[in-house]
Amino acid sequence: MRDKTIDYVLRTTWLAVQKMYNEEASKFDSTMATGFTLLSIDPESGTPSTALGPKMGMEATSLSRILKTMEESGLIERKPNPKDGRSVLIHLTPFGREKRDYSREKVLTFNETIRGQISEEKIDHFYEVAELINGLISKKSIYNQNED
Amino acid sequence: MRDKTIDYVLRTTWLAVQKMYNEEASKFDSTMATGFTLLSIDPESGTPSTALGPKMGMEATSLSRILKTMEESGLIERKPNPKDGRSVLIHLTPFGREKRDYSREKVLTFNETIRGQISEEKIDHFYEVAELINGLISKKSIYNQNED
DNA sequence: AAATTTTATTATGCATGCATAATAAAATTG
DNA sequence: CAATTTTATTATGCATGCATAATAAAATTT
Repeated sequence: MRDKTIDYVLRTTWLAVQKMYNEEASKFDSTMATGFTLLSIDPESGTPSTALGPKMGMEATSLSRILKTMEESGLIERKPNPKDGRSVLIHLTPFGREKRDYSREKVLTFNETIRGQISEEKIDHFYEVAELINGLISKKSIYNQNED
Repeated sequence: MRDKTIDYVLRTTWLAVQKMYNEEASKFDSTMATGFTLLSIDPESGTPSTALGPKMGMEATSLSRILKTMEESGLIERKPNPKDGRSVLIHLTPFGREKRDYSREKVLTFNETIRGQISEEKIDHFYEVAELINGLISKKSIYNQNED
């Protein structure tokens, strides 16, 4: 793997994780994105969809379709937001609350397993590299002259 | 970002890179996957499609559709493989060769920029974490009893 | 307050991933 | 060598990402 580029490693590693999460979720007729969304909704008071995208690192337009599917399968309800007529409040149904617990366990297990098998320092460096990449991209300082 | 899970960081970082590559490619009516594929084809003698998937970390079924699109847009040709009637040899067209040069430069610049701004040790640790994740997933040792 | 701009959401189309099924050619087995 | 299995490719459907456009409600400007 050391002979592969950084982008290759990022891509294939993420795809492996995604595939694993989707395989786990499919045992319960669910998907990875559905699980992530369930985890981002406040199970008590519901969550304005405005908050959901940023929390999940997902654009509103991508989230919208996932929420539609989730509403159709009875995991969530969309209710009007009394504070903003454009916005929507997302609430878990009892069914959604059950699935949420399952998703939480899978995500915790995955992340704890990794952290349990490698030093904290290496995890820190992993985060540092990721931060560097995100920083370079958001500043558009790779292919463009700095123009901000 | 340090308060985010490892899977979150992997996902959002990869999506940022993918988006950046697609934005660059779209300036030339191309896509990231097309660029990656161009880079994996031997510009001299062509490449059997059997070799392409593993090299790119992509399944044959995903590659097939990309090759179809690339053939339609005149970047590659599919020729019969004299050594194996099932297999196909992928050749770059002159047009494909041009685009290949452009892709190579983008990928090199990206990877060199990152390596130029962080210590080799941290990059090594990034690879180690990625290897750990891939290893755990391929051994199915996260959610399953070890059965191999 | 009316006009303009911004924001939140949805719909839709395309790109790219996986799963599955179909097909044809090779490889293996009997 | 005929029958079976494996391998390479393609087609298709669904999931999830982005881009873009449409719409409605706020927020801002004038």
